[in-house]
Amino acid sequence: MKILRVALDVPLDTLFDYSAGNAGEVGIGDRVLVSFGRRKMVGVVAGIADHSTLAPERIKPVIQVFRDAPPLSDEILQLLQFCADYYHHPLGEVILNALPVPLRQTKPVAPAKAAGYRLTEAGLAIEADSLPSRAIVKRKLLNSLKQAGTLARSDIAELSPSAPQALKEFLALGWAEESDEIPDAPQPAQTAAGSPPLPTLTPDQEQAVNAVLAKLEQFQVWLLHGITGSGKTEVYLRIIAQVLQRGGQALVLVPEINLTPQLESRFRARFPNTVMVSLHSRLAAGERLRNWSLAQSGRAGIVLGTRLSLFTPLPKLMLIVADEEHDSSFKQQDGLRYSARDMAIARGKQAGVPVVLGSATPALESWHNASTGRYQMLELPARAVAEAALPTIRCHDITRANLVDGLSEPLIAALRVRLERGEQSLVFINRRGFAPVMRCGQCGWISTCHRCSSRLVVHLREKRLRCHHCGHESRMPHTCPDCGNADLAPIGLGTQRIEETLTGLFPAARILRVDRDSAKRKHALPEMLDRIHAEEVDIIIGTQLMAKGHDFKKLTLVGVVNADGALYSADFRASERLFAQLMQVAGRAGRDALPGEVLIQTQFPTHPLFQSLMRHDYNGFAASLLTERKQAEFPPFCHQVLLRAEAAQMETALAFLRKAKAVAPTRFDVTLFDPVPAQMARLAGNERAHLLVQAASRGALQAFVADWNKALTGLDSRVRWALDVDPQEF
DNA sequence: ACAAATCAGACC
DNA sequence: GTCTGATTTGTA
Repeated sequence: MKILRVALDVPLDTLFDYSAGNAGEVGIGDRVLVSFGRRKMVGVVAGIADHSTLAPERIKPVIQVFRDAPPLSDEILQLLQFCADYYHHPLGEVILNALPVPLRQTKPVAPAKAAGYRLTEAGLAIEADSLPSRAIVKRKLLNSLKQAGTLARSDIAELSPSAPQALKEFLALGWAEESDEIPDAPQPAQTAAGSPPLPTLTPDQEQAVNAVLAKLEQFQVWLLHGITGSGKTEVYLRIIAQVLQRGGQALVLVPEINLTPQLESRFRARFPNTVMVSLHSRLAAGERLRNWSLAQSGRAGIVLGTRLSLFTPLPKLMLIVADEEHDSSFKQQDGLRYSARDMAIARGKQAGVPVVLGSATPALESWHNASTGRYQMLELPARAVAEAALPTIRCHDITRANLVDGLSEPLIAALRVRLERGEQSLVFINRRGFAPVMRCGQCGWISTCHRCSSRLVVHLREKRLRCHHCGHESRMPHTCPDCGNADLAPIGLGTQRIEETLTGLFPAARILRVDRDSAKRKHALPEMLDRIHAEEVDIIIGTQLMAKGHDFKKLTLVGVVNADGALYSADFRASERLFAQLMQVAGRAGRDALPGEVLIQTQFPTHPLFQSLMRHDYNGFAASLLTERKQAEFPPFCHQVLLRAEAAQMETALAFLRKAKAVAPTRFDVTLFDPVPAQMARLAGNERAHLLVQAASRGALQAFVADWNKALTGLDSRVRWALDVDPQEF
């Protein structure tokens, strides 16, 4: 009998045996509907065997084999298997989570709608004038179809909100039919004359492009280390052009969806003949499925997406790019805690294709790998625009300075100069809200979240206190909840407060605050960016939303208001991240011909981090960090796994971890530390603790965790726990 | 004596 | 993870 080994979305590290029943042909990678317990679930056939270890009467037949989409390829299943093994996560969850939501549901998806529609003979014979004069939309639709031949569904929807309804009637009448001609096919005239000339490559860019192209058909990780404004994207574009010419597919990973629209339009402009799709979590389920299917069928030449797009089936994959590879959003922080950058490398190796990691401030791990020769380093040490020099970076000691609501005199003076010259400034502060905390001057009470070990941030305009970790909100109290005194004051700086201060200082200036609050509304962020590009803004107050990727020609000053928090943090990666962030934000200044200046307010101007930053010396800073890490035997000189535990009581979590340590297999080459409360010990009402495991050898650590994982199941049902391989946050 | 809370184990 | 049946614990 033929046994199907089915992967299901359950937290169990096993496959489930089903018989093929009368379902007909079934193969590996097919989606099947099965009954599991008393419910029905969608599974994926991960293996086929001719017998099962189970008694035959316990094996149920599959209910249905889905034929609505092609099966998952062996390649993608292998990648998912590798991922499940590496992160010690159940295979079924990994596979099912890689599918677009409609493919996880127990109903087959509707057959893919045609790319567009055209008129039939009958439809072409209809005169628009013969329609009732009130039928404006139908007339418009008829004429548009006559004119265009084939119209994409999105174009039809744009004609009028009721155009899709009119189309349905046309289809029913036999006037219109589905058409698979690519409706966005370029007009020949456009491609011949319309495309602008390619920018000339700098010698460094050319060298980078040629190096990758010379080894295009083999696995190799390239670290494209290019300073801000050095033209990394142009390097990607040139390599992708070759990939497309050879009929291949390119996967481009970016950290955040905020950055995709800009990159997307740049790619589209360069490759107007190529089907390009984006994939990220904000896409509607239907569109995500459509884009995923275009990738799976090989029709999409470019897939541009966030970390989740890493698992897209790409039959003709020829290149993977991970832009801003150091960015922490490549690491998923819940469920399957995978790093899309690391899995991209695994995928590149599996597919035998190059992987290009791009960054101005590579992750220390990547830089180390390039230094030791595992990766190939490609350096872009100069800005691509010839006249654009790197910005001057200065630190201003604020230990004894006179601050106007947190702003020093040199910064205010520098802002005034830009206003006079009609140039733009960015004031960078990585804290939204008015002030990070509210304090009672009488008894010292401070506003804390009752569900998290965090402070409630003052949002003055909304008159509310908010927890930025769990989302809890409360009204701003008029009197102290502890002592009843009315002497409450917001302490510290946030974007709203800086905005208020600057409005007071420069009443004539056009000031724009860009943070998650002001960008919450749909399309708000692109609209604000447009305004900055159109030079309708003089001073931008921005959080890290503003730090990355933007290219504003008139922006010549970046002021960093308060960056000291991360300097002496308990997290060993805090300074690496701060350096990257400051380098990124500094890179916003002086990208065109106008020289840029960066002013950092700090209490520690002599700190080595700032010294390296002022010299734009990533390599020097990375080298000194590496020396520290080597001495402390931290990553990349060791490998880590974190066992995270969460319970209602801290003691429950800690007790579980102590038990976990006790049941751990003993190995001389693996070190277990003591359980400790997490840095954010309380989050959304849960107490969190963890236990760190370290080893010099990745293989030893993997073998240890595989055994340990089994021993951990069922230790304490009150505790939610998870293994985090290569943890980034503690 | 009964119900609620907790636990262990299966789920194919 | 969800579900089930068994066992323990709580309460009148």
